[in-house]
Amino acid sequence: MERAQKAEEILDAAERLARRGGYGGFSFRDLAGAVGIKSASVHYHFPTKEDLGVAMTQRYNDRFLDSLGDPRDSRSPEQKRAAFIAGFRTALVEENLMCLCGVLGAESACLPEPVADAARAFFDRTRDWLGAALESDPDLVDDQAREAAALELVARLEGAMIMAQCMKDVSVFDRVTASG
Amino acid sequence: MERAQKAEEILDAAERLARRGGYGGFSFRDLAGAVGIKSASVHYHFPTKEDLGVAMTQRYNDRFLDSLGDPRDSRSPEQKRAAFIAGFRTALVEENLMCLCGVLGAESACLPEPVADAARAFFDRTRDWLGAALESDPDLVDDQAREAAALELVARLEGAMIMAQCMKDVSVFDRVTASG
DNA sequence: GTCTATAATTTGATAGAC
DNA sequence: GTCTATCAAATTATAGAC
Repeated sequence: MERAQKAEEILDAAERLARRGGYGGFSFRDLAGAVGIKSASVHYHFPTKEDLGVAMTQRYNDRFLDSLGDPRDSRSPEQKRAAFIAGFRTALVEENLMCLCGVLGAESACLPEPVADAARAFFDRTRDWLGAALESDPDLVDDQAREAAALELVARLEGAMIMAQCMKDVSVFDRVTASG
Repeated sequence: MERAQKAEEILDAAERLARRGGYGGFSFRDLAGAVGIKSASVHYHFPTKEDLGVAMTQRYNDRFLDSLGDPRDSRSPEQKRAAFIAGFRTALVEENLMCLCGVLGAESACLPEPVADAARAFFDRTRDWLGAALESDPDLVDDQAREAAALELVARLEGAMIMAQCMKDVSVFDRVTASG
């Protein structure tokens, strides 16, 4: 199911804006201006904002998970954990971009249900990825302990991003994640 | 400088809505309806939305910090840490309310500067409170280690709230914070 | 303090021509 | 696919009466 390239450009613009200002942080006119068309034309690609929000979030989730690689490959659990953290850190320091689903999650009570569902899927999937990645960690042989560690790491990273951006101090992210 | 009671009611309504949907999650009409006046009258109490946002956030910060008590009183560091965690948990499970500054922090890049500054002050103040509260922790005698532990706990709690709300599963908060 | 009335702008969305 | 034109609704905000 490949999407037209114009649709991808629209999602690029939407994601960039949403990762700073949330679901209400972008308008059809914003997106139209960013890709050089009129706002009415954006509706051709995505009939409603809800459609666009779902597509944007699912694409973000797929891309992020894909970038992590196979959680059961030959890397050590420390390497996988570091790769996971780096995925967030790079976006933060190089583009000043938050985790899309962290931002959406914060306002999920007021999002259209399908968009909130897509954001929830991000956390389900990242928890599962980390859970699998940590299977080879000798300190986390217990299933429940391993899932708790996975949840804890995701929560810590999401909070660290928010605080670092809000406090305008990237070192906050590093200090929070220093413990691994 | 005590505020008129009507102004307090307006801030109550704004805070409740903002803690679910962020700064864009409430309008002057919403607030007017909640307190039984017209939207134009809200401007009498708070000339602009930015004024209202700043007042709302500062009041939230003061109340939250106040509820924590003296960080250097006779309680044990474990008790203080537990009180800190409970402050977040109670709001989450009993009212389904997020931390106001967690939500604002997530969208801080798109907030009016004075509002973003007020949100930042929350993190400065909570970090300082926790830093002082943990002074009596024998495992955290080093200043830098203690501040790192404080930052880490705040980040973990903010992330835990967001994930718990988004995943519609309060137990996520408890599992993330179980490690103390 | 609160109201009515209204302004100026923005928003998501649709109809129909090309 | 993109455009023009337009809509209905919502938003923040102001002026002035009571």
